[in-house]
Amino acid sequence: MNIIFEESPKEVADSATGFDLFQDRSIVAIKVNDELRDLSHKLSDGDTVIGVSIDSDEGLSILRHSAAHLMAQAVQEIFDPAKLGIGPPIKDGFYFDFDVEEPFKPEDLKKIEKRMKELVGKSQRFVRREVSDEEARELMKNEPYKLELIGLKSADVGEGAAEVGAGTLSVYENINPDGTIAWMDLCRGPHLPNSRTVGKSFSLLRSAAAYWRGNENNKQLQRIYGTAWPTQEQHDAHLERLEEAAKRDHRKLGVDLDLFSFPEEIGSGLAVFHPKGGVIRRVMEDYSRKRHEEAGYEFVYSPHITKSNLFEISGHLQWYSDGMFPPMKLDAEYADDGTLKRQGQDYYLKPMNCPFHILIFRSRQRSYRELPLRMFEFGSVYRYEKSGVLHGLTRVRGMTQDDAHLFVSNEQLESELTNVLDFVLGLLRDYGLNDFYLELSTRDPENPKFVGSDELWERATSTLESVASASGLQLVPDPGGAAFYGPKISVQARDAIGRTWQMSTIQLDLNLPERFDLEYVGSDGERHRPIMIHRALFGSIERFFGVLTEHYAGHFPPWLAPVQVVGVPIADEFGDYLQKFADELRSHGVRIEVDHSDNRMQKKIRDHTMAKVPFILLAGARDQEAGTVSFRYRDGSQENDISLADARIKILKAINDKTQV
RNA sequence: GCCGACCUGGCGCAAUUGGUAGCGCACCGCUCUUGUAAAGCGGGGGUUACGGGUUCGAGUCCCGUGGUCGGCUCCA
Repeated sequence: MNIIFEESPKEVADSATGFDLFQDRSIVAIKVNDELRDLSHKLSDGDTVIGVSIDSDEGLSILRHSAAHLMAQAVQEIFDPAKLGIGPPIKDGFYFDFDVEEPFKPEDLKKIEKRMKELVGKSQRFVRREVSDEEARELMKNEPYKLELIGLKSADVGEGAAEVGAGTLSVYENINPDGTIAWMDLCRGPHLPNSRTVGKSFSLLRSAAAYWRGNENNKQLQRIYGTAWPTQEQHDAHLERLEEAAKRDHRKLGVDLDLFSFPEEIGSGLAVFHPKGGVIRRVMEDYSRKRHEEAGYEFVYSPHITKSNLFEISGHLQWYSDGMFPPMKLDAEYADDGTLKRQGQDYYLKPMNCPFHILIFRSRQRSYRELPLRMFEFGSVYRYEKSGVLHGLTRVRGMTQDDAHLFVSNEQLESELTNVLDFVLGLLRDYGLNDFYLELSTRDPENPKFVGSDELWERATSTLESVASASGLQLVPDPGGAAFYGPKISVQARDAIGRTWQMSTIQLDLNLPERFDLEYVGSDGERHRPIMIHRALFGSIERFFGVLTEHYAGHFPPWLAPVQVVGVPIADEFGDYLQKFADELRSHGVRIEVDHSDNRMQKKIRDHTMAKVPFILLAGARDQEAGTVSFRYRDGSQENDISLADARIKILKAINDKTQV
């Protein structure tokens, strides 16, 4: 018969499979007419076939999926009974969920990993068998979770849809060289041909509970996460990346560099910034203020608490009361007989700033001449985040948003959105983030939670989309991800080690202008409803602080660094020389110190390098005579014999230009 | 919120089968200082997260509370 093989016609035997096409062992599966298949898949006349290399994204997923199977086999051999949940490949690895009597312990993972490596050596073939629903039920009769999936087929199994596909069901059997079946699982496939192909470049990382089918009303299963790679080098490199990420962890750097802490006495998710962190934060905020002022924003201020009525009007109490701190009940008075003498008031900590800004807008009649009206505030908000989700500075209960609300007319919407996006990206770049993509969150037309008319959503969404496309950045759709009150664009930034963080959001609000009955008078003398844009740039200062800390691994560029320069005299007697220079720089606003301690010079260099000070300036006799200093940087490099005048320029320029050193 | 693990001086770690807390760094003092990542000596500092319980005796065992970590769910 004839097939199209790697884009060229080829004649093959009638019974040919993928195995007949490839000698190359790195080809681990095939794509037949654009569908992934096992190498053992029997080809048909006219098929278009290409090989899937283990290095490709699809090949890696297959490797990881097979590794997950191997793990499940090992777990079921060691732990009886262990019922199978789902076991898909994920980024860099895989997981598998099990219903076991006891949660896994770290030693258990070692045992399982050891058994997996033995299974690799057993050279079991992974063989696909298509089965009817009845057969599948019979084969999986002891696997209650699998039986549930058989009933569901591909309907919403979530990311674990690897078990069941759209068509017929299939099982994969792990078959020993002697032909006996060692293990089997309900699975859509495809898989590697053989356990040997999985290799030994994998490891199990951690175990944790996970709700069955991702629903918190369901039972929690025990999930084991692992990572798997084609080669040991790639595997080791991945573990090194994890270590690198751990070194950058802002929670660790926050302690090491004395930036902030979360005193237990205050409460979970409530941070205090220490003087060194305070400098960074103040500089971040000052620069943001300056840029907002230049961009035509007006600064407003609002209190941290409010009577409940405001959040009733805004709808926050209706939609988000679970996420709000409970109310303070004030002012109620009771008579001796217990009857109410005076009606009390509930006051709430604010979870959002928008209702306050709206009240400012509504405080008087507004004219079209005032639009676009841009209100900006570093507004502190409090959200009752569930205890399990708190995470350093990136998920807290008290935070300060760099929040702005823009009130615009219909005609101004597109141009203002374009301005905002430009503004946001420009500012993020100034803080050192350069690699962005956009996400467009739209509504799910089936879901009734979204308020507002179809036309309004339609227009808002298409406006956001055209603005996003015009930016030239990659645009990723996020269907159903919109807030109930409007669609949004979010800016995702990649940091220095390639992780992505959701930064800014630009969100249209079709709800609040209605609820607060906002109006302005147009040039036609008629009343019109403004459109409202919510916009946070950092998201929250705390979170952005955390992200920048990790992005820079604590090596803040000079303009942000808490201490920008430290002078280290070669010996005591040169302290005055450096101090004089330091005093001069300080008068230019440079955060500079001279280390007059009685440590030896080498020790001082070590201390300030570890404190990640951008510039260390050394001076000894030679320098004092010549009027020079020498620079030492955080990476250990040095520049000697720099004249004081040049040194001054160099330092001031790095600070003013916001460059990294 | 759920599941699991963890909590020892500021930080990182020790403490045999339960026998009444040690080390390094940091800090303080003294001595010493000459060219690019740790000078020497001495000193102070912990009711072992908190509250109960078991025991002759608890950092070690049990229960509760708080907090942290890893996930899940959530994230206006």
